[in-house]
Amino acid sequence: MDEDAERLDRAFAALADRTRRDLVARLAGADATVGELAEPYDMSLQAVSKHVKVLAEAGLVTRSKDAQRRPVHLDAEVFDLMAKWIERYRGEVEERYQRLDALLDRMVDDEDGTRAEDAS
Amino acid sequence: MDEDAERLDRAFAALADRTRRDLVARLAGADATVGELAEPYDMSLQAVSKHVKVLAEAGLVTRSKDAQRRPVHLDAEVFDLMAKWIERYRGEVEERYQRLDALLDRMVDDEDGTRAEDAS
DNA sequence: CAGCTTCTCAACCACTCGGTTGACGAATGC
DNA sequence: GCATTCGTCAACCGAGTGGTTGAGAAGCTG
Repeated sequence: MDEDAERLDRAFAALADRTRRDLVARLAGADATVGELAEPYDMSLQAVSKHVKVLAEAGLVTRSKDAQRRPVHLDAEVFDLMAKWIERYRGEVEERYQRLDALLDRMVDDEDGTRAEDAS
Repeated sequence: MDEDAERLDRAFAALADRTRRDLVARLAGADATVGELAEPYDMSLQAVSKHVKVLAEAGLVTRSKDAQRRPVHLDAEVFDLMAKWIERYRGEVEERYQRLDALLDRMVDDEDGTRAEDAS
């Protein structure tokens, strides 16, 4: 469970960068080489290579064999982990809202509609 | 759409830190003050205050009025944004897997079961 | 008012990050 | 073998981050 924390550290950090999110978006359509990925950006090839490395270390992406051409391939597993983490707390918060709404409804019922003045 | 990118930048960056994810997890259960939040950590109050500030600037959390006691409250909206982003690409990747599987199935059918050697 | 509590701001430090440039490594084509 | 192409590694730089300490602001309470 603690290694999940490390994976989440790396995954969230990896996606905190716009260029890397864009790489992910493009890789969702098709695998690509580093050179292909780098082409549209106003940035050195080395910089893109580093971004891909970050994505790979975060487990968001896998690469083919050590070779000249090594296409980058998107991997869904860590996305699952992140999605579950987010969904969990999103769900809890929404539950709390609903409980709060219910509570407020009950309060309004009890008070029968008085004190509608101090809502900021 | 571009400001969404900034919101995602901040939101993913905010959740890339374990302490802040823990704060979110605790706030999902109940609102709390900075002091309450800081108590379990081996860290100064100021450090926790900074973490809360990061969460607030990411829109993950809202705070009550400028005052002495200002409880911190989890906000679900940006979670939605992140969840949607992740789900989108996760979904595309899974689709591609399925298409790839289908393609491989067809190839196997065509070749009638030869060449099962070079799977790495 | 004084005093206490709660929290934030400011300055500082070590470290990380995103980018650069330059040099190198490994497969392909001749 | 040699040149070319694709990619990574290494060193560096400016900006940002996560932590610290010290001081101060804002609200309660006596």
